[in-house]
Amino acid sequence: MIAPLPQTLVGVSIPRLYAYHRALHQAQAAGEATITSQGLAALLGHTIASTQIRKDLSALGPFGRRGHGYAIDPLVEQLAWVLGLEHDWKIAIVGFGYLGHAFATFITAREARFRVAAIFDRSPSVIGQVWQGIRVDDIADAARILPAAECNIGVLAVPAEAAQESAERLAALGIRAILNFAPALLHLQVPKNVPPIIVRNIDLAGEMSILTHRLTVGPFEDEE
Amino acid sequence: MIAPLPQTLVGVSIPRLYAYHRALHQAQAAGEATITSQGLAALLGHTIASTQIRKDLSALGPFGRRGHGYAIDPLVEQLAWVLGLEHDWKIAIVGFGYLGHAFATFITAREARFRVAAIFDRSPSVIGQVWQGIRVDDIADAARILPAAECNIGVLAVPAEAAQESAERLAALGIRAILNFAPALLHLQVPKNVPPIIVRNIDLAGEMSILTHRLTVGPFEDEE
DNA sequence: GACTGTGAATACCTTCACAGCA
DNA sequence: TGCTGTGAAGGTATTCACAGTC
Repeated sequence: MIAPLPQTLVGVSIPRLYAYHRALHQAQAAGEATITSQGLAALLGHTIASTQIRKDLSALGPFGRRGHGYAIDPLVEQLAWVLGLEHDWKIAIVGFGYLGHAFATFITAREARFRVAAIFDRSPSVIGQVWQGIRVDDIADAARILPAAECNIGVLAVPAEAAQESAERLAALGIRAILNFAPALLHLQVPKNVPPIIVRNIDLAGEMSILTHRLTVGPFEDEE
Repeated sequence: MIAPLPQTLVGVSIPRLYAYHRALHQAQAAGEATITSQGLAALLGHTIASTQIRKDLSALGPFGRRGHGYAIDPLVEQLAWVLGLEHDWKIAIVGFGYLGHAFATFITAREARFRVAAIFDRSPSVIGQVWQGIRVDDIADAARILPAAECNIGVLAVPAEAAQESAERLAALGIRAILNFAPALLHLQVPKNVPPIIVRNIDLAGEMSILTHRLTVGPFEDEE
């Protein structure tokens, strides 16, 4: 409720805020009422410097008290608001192979705020399947079905060659955010809407290549 | 074969190199023999500036010829070597729920260089299942089974609370690289081995939070 | 005294501008 | 002329150092 618009959040790393929220939520559950930037850094295994934490938190508003630390409750509330944890979100899954199926199961089990409201595929053997009461529809019928489902977020778990087309289709039908598992050449290209469509790419094969790169050339540097 | 050690690859983004490899591989298949940094940028949908490409490629060795461009074949070969695409890699999957199962299916189908050599879980209902000829073993038996499997890479698809313990177990048994799907507080902590253990974290819920953050606070800035 | 908040310094990565070469 | 290779400039994110406040 206390959400005095964080005027500018530029330069603040959202994954870090998400980590703060998780850690603070734990501390909250453990009965803590207040925490210092040092204490939070310790909770995070000192993977983030306390200075960094203070910079990030100060950008959210005046939650700290000098000499004391941060009151956890309002901070958790503010983080939840900033991260969009307070709303419920409807997801459209596009591509219901192993990956799409696993993602749908994973995310709905993990966070109640996410609900799958539509599932699409192009394969006749998959279309018509029912998952948790939701029928898998033909992607070709998306224009008819998707608007009624009122999805906010699209998840692309389709083969690489279908990704670009699927993204454009979703964009045209009003989806405003896309989580893409398909290896686009580098990033998925989406139409320059106003407001812009938000895309996050998760490239599993690419991540594996980072590992095999490091295993091959050897980790020369010190790095944590 | 032509692999004159790229002395220092610091500052070069591996995901970018991986994108170059994919794009060049396509160009190669299309019969192209040579390409300019401009041409490569175009293949990548101009998501990367040609200057950036030249900087990256020049770090790999003297592959360019001024006035002409880059010969594709040796470049692809060098990229493949740097990215570790030329070896085969054995993977141990830890946690064989939806996610672990989907990942195993996905990565082995997508790239032949990856082979699943061991699968572990802790749930009696999963242990004993067989996937593509591989038996799911009890994680408690890892010390007996894992060394014989000679895995290079461990994939953690376990619940959050089991991630840290599993990572340490893998590390102790000689795994040198870990792909972690569990939401650690921020990053998984692994023992400071020599050589260090390489960890990549994929936080699906975190990625979704980035989307919901942006959908909530609104995408103020211009950003690409 | 303890801890936050923040300008300054630093490090890092990307883009620019152009010298070097075929 | 055409394109690579690279020092310099610019921008952004992190760390430092310390002033400000309870």
